[in-house]
Order: sequence, then C-alpha cells, then structure tokens
Amino acid sequence: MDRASFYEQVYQVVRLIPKGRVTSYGAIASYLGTKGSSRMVGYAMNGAGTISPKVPAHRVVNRNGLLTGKFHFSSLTAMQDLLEKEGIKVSDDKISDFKTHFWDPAIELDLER
DNA sequence: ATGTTGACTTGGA
DNA sequence: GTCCAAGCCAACA
Repeated sequence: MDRASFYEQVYQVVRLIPKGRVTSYGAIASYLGTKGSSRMVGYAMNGAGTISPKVPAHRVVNRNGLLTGKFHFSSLTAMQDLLEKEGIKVSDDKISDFKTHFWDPAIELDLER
C-alpha cells in the first residue's frame, strides 16, 4: 500500500465501488487518511481513463452529489449516461437520492477488513 | 527546494 | 436557503 502513490490508492478504492453506487471525493480522501487532500482525489482521476484497468470515475461525485467532473469526460453526457445505466437517476447533473446510493469506503471496506 | 494548481470541503455572512 | 472566502494536501514544472 505504501508503495502505491496517492493516485494509485484512489484508483483502487474507486474501482471497488459497487455498481449502482456512488461516493464523494472527501469520503475517499478520508478513507485514505488524508481528508484535506479531497481535491487530490478528483485530480487523481485525471488519469482515470489513461490507466488500466479503467476507473469508474463516473461513480465519484462531490459531496452534493453533483457531477462536477463530467466536464472531464469524453462527453458532457457520458457521466450521466453511465450513472443512469447503472440504475442511478440523475437530474440536472445531480444524483437523485444521492444519500441512498452513497457508498462510504470507510464503512463498507472497513467491514470486510 | 519553491511555487502553482486542482473532478473538494467546511465555515461564516 | 444561498453566496463568498479560506484551508487542506499531493503531484507537477
């Protein structure tokens, strides 16, 4: 784990996000122990499509459940479309029932450990 | 080593 | 409820 850079750690956590679930950058950052680096979580996603395997960055949104990173996708509707395909309703670039679909690594992953 | 940047978060008005 | 400002940490030039 220590060998993995902060970016790699973020990638792994995001990859563990179950289908139909979403989480926030702060939740991942907090799980990694660096809550203050919430921005880095999103910034790390810059390589989401350049690394392997691909990271489901569309499942990661800001604390408001708003698709803030959709501008970084191929298309502005790509992120929303992917979420809808997974059963998540998105309206006005914002996830409906965000709290219901929320997936907290600090809790979900901690249970398996 | 220093400075800038950033797909965020939180707190105050 | 909304809007503005500051803080935080890691990677990159």
